Amino acid sequence: MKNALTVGEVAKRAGIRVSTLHYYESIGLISSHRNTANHRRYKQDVLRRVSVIKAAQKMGIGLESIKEAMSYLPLNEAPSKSDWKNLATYWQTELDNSINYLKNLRNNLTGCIGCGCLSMENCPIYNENDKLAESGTGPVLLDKNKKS
Amino acid sequence: MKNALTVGEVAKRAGIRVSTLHYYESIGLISSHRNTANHRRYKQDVLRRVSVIKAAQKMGIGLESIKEAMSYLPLNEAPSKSDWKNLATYWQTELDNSINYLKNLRNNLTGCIGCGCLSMENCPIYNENDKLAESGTGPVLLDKNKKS
DNA sequence: CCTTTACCTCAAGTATACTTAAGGTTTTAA
DNA sequence: TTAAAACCTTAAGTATACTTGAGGTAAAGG
Repeated sequence: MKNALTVGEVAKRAGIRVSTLHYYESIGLISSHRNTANHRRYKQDVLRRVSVIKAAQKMGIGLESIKEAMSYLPLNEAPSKSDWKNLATYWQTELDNSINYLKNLRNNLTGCIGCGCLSMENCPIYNENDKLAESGTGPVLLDKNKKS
Repeated sequence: MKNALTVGEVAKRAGIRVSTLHYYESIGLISSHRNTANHRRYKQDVLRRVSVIKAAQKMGIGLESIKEAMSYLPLNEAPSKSDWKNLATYWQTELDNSINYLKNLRNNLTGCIGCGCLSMENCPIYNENDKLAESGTGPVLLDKNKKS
């Protein structure tokens, strides 16, 4: 238990807000213990957990799914190297799928949006039951609330 | 104005709900005119507009950004083939960026999550100011509220 | 010692993208 | 003609991922 981290330290080092740590704890994504003053104390591995959460979010994985995936990690002791590796491998597959989905979308985008086809049957992007969706990962989000 | 579509027809053919069409109209993403009974009537090109909105959403583009991009299309007359093509080309660039971002993430994921590095400085996914983010598109979302 | 900073809890607020509900009119089909 | 189906409006509700505010305790520095 040496070098336990305070909530402020974790927030600063992980680049997130204290309130986010509270929130993650409230939904069971991370854990902490308390000192005599009822202040949260974190073990070092919380930093890695938060990083992994952030990386997964960048892949578009929701907190619920992240929680599920991370439930295979030990919640109260530091996960081993291979625990993390399994997680990475699991998500890598999802990433591959997503990349392929986006590639298909890209390859069809110009042809499809710009084409003359007005028929719902022929145009792959014309409705939600399109072929891409069937072969892909489902809706793929790239972010953007960017004003650009 | 022949073959004007009702809101129900558009919803069915585009694979979305009537309420979604109301909503899109309320935020200025699509437009309609009214018949004598105050019912909405749509021109054929609304189908294409909706399809494009859906495709853009699959790329993760938010409605605000979609609206901005589509603001260069004529709102009350059918856009020309080249109008659509410009839009496609514009988003294709974003797609390329996103794909590259995901590829980087994938290539670093296993090495990074599974690695022994615990230093915030060396690990590219360790905090939000990572290198990928700088070269990429920002947070990239792939969906998922999937229960898997 | 005292003030500033950090921490605590719990409730409510924010943004996005819609959906649902309530209460009412119009169209369509039997 | 009459009942079901479709349409209308406005307001409120849903889900996700957090943030902000209110009201109060604890710890650290000068």
